[in-house]
Amino acid sequence: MTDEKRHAEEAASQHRPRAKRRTRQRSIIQRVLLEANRPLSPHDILQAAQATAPGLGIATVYRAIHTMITEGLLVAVEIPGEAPRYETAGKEHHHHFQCRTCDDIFDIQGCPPAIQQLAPKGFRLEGHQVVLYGVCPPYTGMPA
Amino acid sequence: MTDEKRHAEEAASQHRPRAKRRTRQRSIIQRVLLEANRPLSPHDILQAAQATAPGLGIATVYRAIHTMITEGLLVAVEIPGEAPRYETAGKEHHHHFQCRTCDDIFDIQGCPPAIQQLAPKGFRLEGHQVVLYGVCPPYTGMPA
DNA sequence: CCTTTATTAAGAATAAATTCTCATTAGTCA
DNA sequence: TGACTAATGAGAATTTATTCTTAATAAAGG
Repeated sequence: MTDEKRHAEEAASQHRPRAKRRTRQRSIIQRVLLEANRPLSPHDILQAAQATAPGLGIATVYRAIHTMITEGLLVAVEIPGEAPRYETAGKEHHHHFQCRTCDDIFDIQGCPPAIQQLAPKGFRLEGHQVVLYGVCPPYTGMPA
Repeated sequence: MTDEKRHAEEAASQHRPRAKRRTRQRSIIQRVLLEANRPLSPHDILQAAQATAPGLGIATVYRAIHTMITEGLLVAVEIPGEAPRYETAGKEHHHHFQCRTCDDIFDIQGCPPAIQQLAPKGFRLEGHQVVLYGVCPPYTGMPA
């Protein structure tokens, strides 16, 4: 694309930011989510990222989350009765496990068969979600 | 129990209310939940109950919910990303369906087999929840 | 019917999560 | 390097659900 075309497009949409910037904070937040490999709350992200970026603010975490969702890098994970967590996008279909001791959420692979059969006649089934509850390895008091 | 014993007990626990009263409002709220036969939000309950009790306030709905939960008449139903609904207690194990058109929640009977197998090794499984998403009969555009 | 006091309606207050404001900082491109 | 302006940090503000406060009402028992 030429500069002329780009400028024309930008003029068309009023006040669109000129370009996304690769900032230190956003990179750190992205790395935290990649390394966690499980859904994190905004507060979790803040905690983890502050190890590298001490002054990081919660508003920046929320802004980064929104940006990354828009860019398709992140998806929200909703757990009953909990504020949303976020995990990296692109994983294959999976469900989640919540530890009642530490409250952390873990990905679990696999999906119960015959979920389709559960929808009563007359209901159009378009999706589903399974949440397992229990205790994660560090807290079972048993060797994993 | 004699009056003396009752008075002694009441004196022991400071300021315990003398007795629960059967009020018009609470009866109506209870009937609404029984007749709905599906989980209702506090606001749903308010709406429905106001047909019979026009001046009913939301605070009374919340108080009735708490009372009924304490009495074991009601249980909370948590749906991902939603405020809790409430349904009558004592139903057998079941799951829920949320309509993406009307947002209402419906009970579905049955439970996917082999849920136990989903928990990875090292995780102690203690419970689970399945939520189906889709469209309920009135909105599928098809005869139920 | 009367007294006692639990319950109510209404609105104010709270709690928690998220978003906004704005002065300052720091990517990016020429 | 320098200008431009997107992004940040900090705290204020907002949102939504729920709880509290208070004067008035109405169950329940005598």
